Amino acid sequence: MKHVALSEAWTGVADCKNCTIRNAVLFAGLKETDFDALHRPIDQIVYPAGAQIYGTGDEAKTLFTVRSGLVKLTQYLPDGTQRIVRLLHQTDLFGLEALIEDAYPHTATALHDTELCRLPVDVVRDLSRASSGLYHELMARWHRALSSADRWITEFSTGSSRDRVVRLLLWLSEPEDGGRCALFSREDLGAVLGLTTETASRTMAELKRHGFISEPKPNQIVCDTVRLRRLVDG
Amino acid sequence: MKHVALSEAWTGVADCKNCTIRNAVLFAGLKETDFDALHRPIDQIVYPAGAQIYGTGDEAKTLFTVRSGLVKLTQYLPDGTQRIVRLLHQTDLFGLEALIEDAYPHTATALHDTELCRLPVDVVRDLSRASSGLYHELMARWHRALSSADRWITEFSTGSSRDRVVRLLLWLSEPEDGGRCALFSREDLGAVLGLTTETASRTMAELKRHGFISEPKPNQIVCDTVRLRRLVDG
DNA sequence: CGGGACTTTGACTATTCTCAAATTCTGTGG
DNA sequence: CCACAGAATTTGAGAATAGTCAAAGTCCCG
Repeated sequence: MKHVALSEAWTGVADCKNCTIRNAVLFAGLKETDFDALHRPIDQIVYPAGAQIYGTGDEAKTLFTVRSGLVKLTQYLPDGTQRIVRLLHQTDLFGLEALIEDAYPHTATALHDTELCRLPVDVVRDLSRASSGLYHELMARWHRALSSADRWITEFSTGSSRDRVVRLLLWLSEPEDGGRCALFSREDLGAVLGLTTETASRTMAELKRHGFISEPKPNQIVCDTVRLRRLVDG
Repeated sequence: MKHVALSEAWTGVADCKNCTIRNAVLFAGLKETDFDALHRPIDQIVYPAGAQIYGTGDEAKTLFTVRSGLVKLTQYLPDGTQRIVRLLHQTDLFGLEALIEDAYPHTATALHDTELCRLPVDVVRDLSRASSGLYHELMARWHRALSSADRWITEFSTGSSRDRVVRLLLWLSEPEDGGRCALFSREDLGAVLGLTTETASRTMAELKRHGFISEPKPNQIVCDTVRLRRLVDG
């Protein structure tokens, strides 16, 4: 993987009240008055594809919400093998570990150009003392994170390479663009699915040959979702 | 798998104040007065090995704490393939989904004879309104559950069958009994690791042949943890 | 003692990995 | 706009690994 400088671009203090994805994000349940109590700023920030957002062991003082783009969380085995353990996209919250622990347990990296909101963890703690609706929302986030972990195991770590790739493509296409989805490198594709880069590449080639998918531009995939689903639902 | 009748044995109302594992369980942070506010009963209950605790889609009204034994959470793919997505043992809390959802997303089954405490979910909700220490404890549970999901993916779903088996054996031996651990069926071993029963069996045989483990009684494993660790840490 | 459920083993097949070499893509500087 | 270098992807061939199907062998209980 080509090295990308750790770079970020601050794009201003977030205007949460008028956030376009607000009804899906963490503060969805907050009343106007609660917002006014937010004296600490929530930043918006942009990471280019490939940039590291935080590393394993970094001090955890911030929660992140994905406004756009795609983020991977990576974990390492002692022998250096790395495995992507989660993918986050729009409205997903990550770094929740900051609520509990001092250091992040993952390395977080932008896979596509990515816009994030940064919430200082103590802002959330302050709010929590007052608003118990936020607690419920937070709990729901934990729950969602855990559900995707389960799905990750059953769908992306089980079965043949073909089934795994197909399930991932279907998952990436879920946001409904008529089967269109933006993929990332074959290397990351392999790391998501526990396969080698070569197997990931071969499997994609095979799917193309049979007309299940096409790739008009590199990493722009168009899926025949109906036929793909038949492949794995059987 | 031999069919085990859905059976359970109620063993009385739990005496939480004097619980032997209390300092590790959910209510660790609660004050005496909070306990007195618990008017709804917390049951203790025993499940024999093989018994189902709840099934996918069952109405979720109860949280469970494991007092002893071992529990598996299973999830199914559309084609009927099943995958164990988590193992729970002493002090682990499961069924937290009940706080958020109406139905359980997993099937929970006892792998060994298992003692559980049942907490009605509304008891927890009532307490939460009063005590925000409980919220923190709950959050910590979510966090722990998610960390084990991550570990599951990196350690139990990655690498060769031998590495996966070894990592699981080391994990089971962690409670420190000089490398002793109680295993479950080869079928479940395979389902934990995403391997077939035969591969699980062959891998165990291989480890025995090389003297890394021995099995004095069926499913009672003694591990040479030092040498096993060398196998996977390299 | 017998039968059912698990486990082990064997032989064969299929899949995936490894290592290596070609090919394509991308961004930069001339 | 083109040439080129570095990176990523694709493809190939052979080796290693895991899966499949079938047949013993064990264990456990009644």
